[in-house]
Amino acid sequence: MASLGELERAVMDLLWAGHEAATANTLRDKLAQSTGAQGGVAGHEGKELAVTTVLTVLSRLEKKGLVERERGTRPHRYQAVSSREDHTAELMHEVLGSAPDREAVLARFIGSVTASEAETLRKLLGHV
Amino acid sequence: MASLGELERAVMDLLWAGHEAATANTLRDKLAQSTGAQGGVAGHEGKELAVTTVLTVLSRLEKKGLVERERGTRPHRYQAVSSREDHTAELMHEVLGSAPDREAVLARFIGSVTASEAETLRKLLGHV
DNA sequence: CAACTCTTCTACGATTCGTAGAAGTACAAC
DNA sequence: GTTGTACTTCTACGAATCGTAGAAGAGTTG
Repeated sequence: MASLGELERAVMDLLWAGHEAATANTLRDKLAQSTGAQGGVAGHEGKELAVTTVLTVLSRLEKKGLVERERGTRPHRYQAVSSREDHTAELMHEVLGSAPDREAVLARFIGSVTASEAETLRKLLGHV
Repeated sequence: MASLGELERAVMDLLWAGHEAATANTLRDKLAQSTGAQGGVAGHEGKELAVTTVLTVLSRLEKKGLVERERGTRPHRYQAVSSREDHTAELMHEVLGSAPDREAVLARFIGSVTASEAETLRKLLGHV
């Protein structure tokens, strides 16, 4: 239902990474550091966003139900509503449910799963 | 990557439903009929779209790699590149891959699967 | 070639997202 | 309590996407 934008995604990643609730300022700093970090190219370190930008994104994420904030503390503290794993699993279910023949989809899905994932699944499904 | 709009989705549904290649005109007619059909409310039957509208959507879907057209025949005939099941399964993999810890996601995913789906999965995984 | 059909080009309004300034609000220190 | 300062909310704008479709171009048929 709600596909995230690039920045929204980045913010969620940060919130998911450090499970703690964070302030907008903290997040802005982390965003500046982690920009372009993945991979190794590592050139343009900081893209220092305005704090209001981060706040806007956080508000949108809150409206989407992905983030909740503690309004009590003065610098509001934001945290992800559910873990990345839960959220992703939920998304998978959403996708699965979008097709009429769920079982057929599962068949295709299993068909292209890695060996170790298949193993994991077997364990999870309780052998038999 | 590519989340479909409402109309785009409707068109894909039609292409997936009747596995045959269809012309823009055919699709427009089917769209008019199926509008509001799901559920049973059945009130405002036809929302007769302009053919160009359907063509635009088809072009966009083609660009997204979801649809391909036979350019040989004069009224071009359009068809889905992959079946709905394949497409959906692929999407699921995409979602799964978006998280770092795939196995953890699978665990959550399996946790909220229906009994019959679990059964299907067991069979598919070929119990060792 | 004329008439007709089909496709492509172009376009516009609505929505979403990145981005951020301006204005409002709460709290600390005096 | 008044003043600063830090934080939040409001408002806004440009780019991209999507629903929608007219105008113009191109191929087909007689």
